[in-house]
Amino acid sequence: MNKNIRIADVARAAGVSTATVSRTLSNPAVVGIETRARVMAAVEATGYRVNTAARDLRQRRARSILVLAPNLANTFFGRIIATIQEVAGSAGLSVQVSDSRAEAGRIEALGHDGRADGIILLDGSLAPEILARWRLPVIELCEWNTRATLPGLAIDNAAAARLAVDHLADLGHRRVLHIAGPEGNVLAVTRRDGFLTSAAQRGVAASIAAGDFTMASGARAARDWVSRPDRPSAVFAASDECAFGFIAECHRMGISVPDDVSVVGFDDVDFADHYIPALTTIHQPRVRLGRFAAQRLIAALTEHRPLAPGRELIDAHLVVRHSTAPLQG
Amino acid sequence: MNKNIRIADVARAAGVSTATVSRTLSNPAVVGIETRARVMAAVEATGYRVNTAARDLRQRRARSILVLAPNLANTFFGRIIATIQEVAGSAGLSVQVSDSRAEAGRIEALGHDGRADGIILLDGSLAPEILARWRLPVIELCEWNTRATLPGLAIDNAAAARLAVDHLADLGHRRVLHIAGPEGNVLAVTRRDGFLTSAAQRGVAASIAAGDFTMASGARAARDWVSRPDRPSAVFAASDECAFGFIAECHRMGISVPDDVSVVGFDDVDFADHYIPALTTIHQPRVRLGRFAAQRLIAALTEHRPLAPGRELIDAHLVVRHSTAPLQG
DNA sequence: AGGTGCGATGTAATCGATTACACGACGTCG
DNA sequence: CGACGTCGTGTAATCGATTACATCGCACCT
Repeated sequence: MNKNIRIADVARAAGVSTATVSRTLSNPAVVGIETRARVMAAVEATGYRVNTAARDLRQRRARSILVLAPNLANTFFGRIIATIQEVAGSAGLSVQVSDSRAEAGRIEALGHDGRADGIILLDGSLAPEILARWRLPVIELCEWNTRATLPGLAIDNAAAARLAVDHLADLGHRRVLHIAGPEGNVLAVTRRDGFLTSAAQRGVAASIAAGDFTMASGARAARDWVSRPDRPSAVFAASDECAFGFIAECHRMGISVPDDVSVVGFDDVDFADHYIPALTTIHQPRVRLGRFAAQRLIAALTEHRPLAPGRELIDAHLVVRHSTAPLQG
Repeated sequence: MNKNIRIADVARAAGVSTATVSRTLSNPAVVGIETRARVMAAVEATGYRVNTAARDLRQRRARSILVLAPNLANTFFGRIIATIQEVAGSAGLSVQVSDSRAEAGRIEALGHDGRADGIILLDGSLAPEILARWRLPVIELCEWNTRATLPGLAIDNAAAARLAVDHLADLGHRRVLHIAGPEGNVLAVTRRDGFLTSAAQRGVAASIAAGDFTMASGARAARDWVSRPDRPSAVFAASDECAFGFIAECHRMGISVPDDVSVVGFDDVDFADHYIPALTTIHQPRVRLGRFAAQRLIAALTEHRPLAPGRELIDAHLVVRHSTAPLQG
């Protein structure tokens, strides 16, 4: 506010030059042992803190990474962001967050204003032209635009869909409904296609209901489903929230899960284990995803080299709980 | 990366001085109309972007606010952070997030490193000495340390507890259990005290179970509760998650909510409406909380004046759903 | 003795935008 | 006609830390 202690003040207090103070703080090894002590004492006495704007300007970097997600309020991103923050924090980087939907008009600037050294992108729906114009390292996490070719990290969604289908088929279900995610969303498409392929291979009759990952869309799908003459006996929802919506609506309609219909979710959010019934779902290792992405980006930044290109898929697994059961007679 | 387009490059391209370029960008009104056009064209042609580090250094501000929460992965903070980001974004400020637990050792520096102009603090458990040393505007949101006296904003937790008690008493319940939040947490204490006071006034027999807001603690409380000889017929949980844990455990034990026991939660997280049964709970207006806090902080920053002191309480209300019912004969 | 090398420190340029101050041109008014 | 205000623009100081380069002293070697 009032007192702005500069490095020059510390230098004066310690009777050395500003260069020596700077070196003491950032590279103590090169400074004489007793000078070092004198400087540290002066730093202590003055209460000096580096001015990061000045340092950032001189060093041409921001010591900050940006996490860009389509909807910050979404439960799913919470833990990922928390993990990224943890990794970044211990590397001395700060984390800024932005909502790629709310900030749609400002997106382009985010990669150009120099406030961030790198970006972790959790939104696969951004225009590739914008991404291409960014001049900083970007890593796509969980989803990506198939037209772009940035480094990325995600789970193998097709394989995950297969796990769900196999589980339901093993339980004896012959007709399975998939409540899909929004058209155009890469995750939604990959899961749906994985579902259709696996269902065909297992000889399971597959049908698709429109959805958008939300509970509301799950509830809607339930109302449609219930009025079908040939109701599938099992449902694979593209997200846990969607599954919750479906189950809640079934409950309201007096239909029992898993007695009357089996339901598999996707994500394994924290609530899944405590829902009623506890939800059988695909577990996404969100901590690993967040950690890997952050580490990969930060390593590139600190080693001052570009991100290694290439997309990496990691395995998800199925967590069997109580929302699925063998097909009734 | 390679090309660093500086304001000087734009100036050269437009045949004016750097001062004129700067003025055109930040205060167009003072620049001649045709000069302005020439500069804008040059900006366009060169693809110039301001270097925020340089601007921040010169203007002694960061155009950024920091949101500090005890657990970024917590569902409850998601929407608040999203709202803050939205408000800040449209004011041209960026939002950085940090976890006050994971970053415990670095907290003090966050208020001193000049990366943020102000802080929104969602953690009431920080040492007041640290807060006192920060030299930037801080607003406490949702909870605060009673020993500190920073500007703050929260719902009236005691009044909210009264709403819950009144509701249960009106339904005929004479014995109510409160599953409290962690000792030492201001929210937990205020809610518990509010509960005890209201219960006494309504002539309701009150008892308290230990908890810590988590689903696990709710489940634990359910197991304790079930073995009591004089089971209370209603439960008021200090958080929705805790209520979910309680209900899920009841379900596992074959006890029905609300037939055998009524449950009221606290927060009204997104899932509350879709739980089975849909949860009767205290609605916290998270969007309003986030928006008000952000607006109050940002107004102070842009008008270049200190935050008005004082704590503000806003009303929460009760949302009656299906987890509560009249006491059975 | 003189040269070489190394370790410790200082001097000053640099990062890039903002802005106080100065200046010139032009119009208005007494 | 000269004083004065206004408008538009340029010059250069400034924000504060980092760091390339220069300097100095001392030890060690031939």
